[in-house]
Amino acid sequence: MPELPEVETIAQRLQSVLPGKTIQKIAILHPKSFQGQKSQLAAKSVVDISRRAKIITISLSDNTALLVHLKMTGQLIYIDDRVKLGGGHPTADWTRDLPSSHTRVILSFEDGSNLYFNDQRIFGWVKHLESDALIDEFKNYGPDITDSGVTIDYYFQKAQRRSITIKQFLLDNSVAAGVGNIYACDALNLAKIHPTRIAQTLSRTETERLLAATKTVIRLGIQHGGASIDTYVTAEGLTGTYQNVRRVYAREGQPCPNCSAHIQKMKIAGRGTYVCGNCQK
DNA sequence: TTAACTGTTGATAC
DNA sequence: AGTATCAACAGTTA
Repeated sequence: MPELPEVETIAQRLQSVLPGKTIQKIAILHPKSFQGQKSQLAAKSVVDISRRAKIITISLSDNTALLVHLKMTGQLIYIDDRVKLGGGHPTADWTRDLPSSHTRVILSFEDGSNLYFNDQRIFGWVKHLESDALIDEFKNYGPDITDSGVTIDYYFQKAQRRSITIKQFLLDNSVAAGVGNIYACDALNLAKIHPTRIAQTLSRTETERLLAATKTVIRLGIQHGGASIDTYVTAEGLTGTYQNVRRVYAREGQPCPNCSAHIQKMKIAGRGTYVCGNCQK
């Protein structure tokens, strides 16, 4: 489940390898995974890679851009076979099997390297957009949760108007973008706040604690290269390590990192939610 | 075998 | 406007 830390990890890696490369062709293996005209991409070169919310933007030399959303099961894996010939590159062995049955789009560069977009469930997408269409793409997002603009004043004011649970509020990307189910559950545990609390009932102090906790777990996720709990891998095809330090997500029955009580699983708005009923109030 | 479940986000209905 | 529900899917689990 790629959230901000997972997408950021991939974007940082791509930024270190893709700029300057020229696209040779794009192969569409599944039509629903790509929006745009594939014929318009050849000979364009990559200028820059960035991440906003959970979307990766690959800016091209003609001022257009490729946008990628991984949704739940998307992967973006970059393979440069020439490096293997030199020996010792740590690309995981299974990436040799690409394209796989889940590969939906392949972006090939003139130097022979390839970027594979894999997506088991076909919810994710790659879009080729003109520059003026980019603004529209991001209009429904609040600032990234990591942005300094997400202050306690901003966050508390937003929460005060909402009658949804605090868990749903955390997941609302129009308030602050980038938080998904894993980091929402972990942030609530770190802040010792119960996910079923109604957003507007949290005190300013509690809201401040939760906001700080959310920024902390998101930062920790980035430091660990993301959470490989389900299908997520880095752009090198490797697993992240946040799953090894996660607090409650998918740890039903195991001890709470705060108080050692058993972690419980419940449903909030149809989403699996992990909580310690002992210390989260 | 079949049904439920998994999670992101835009569309839809209220 | 804010909230709730559903659809888009394929693969895994019950």
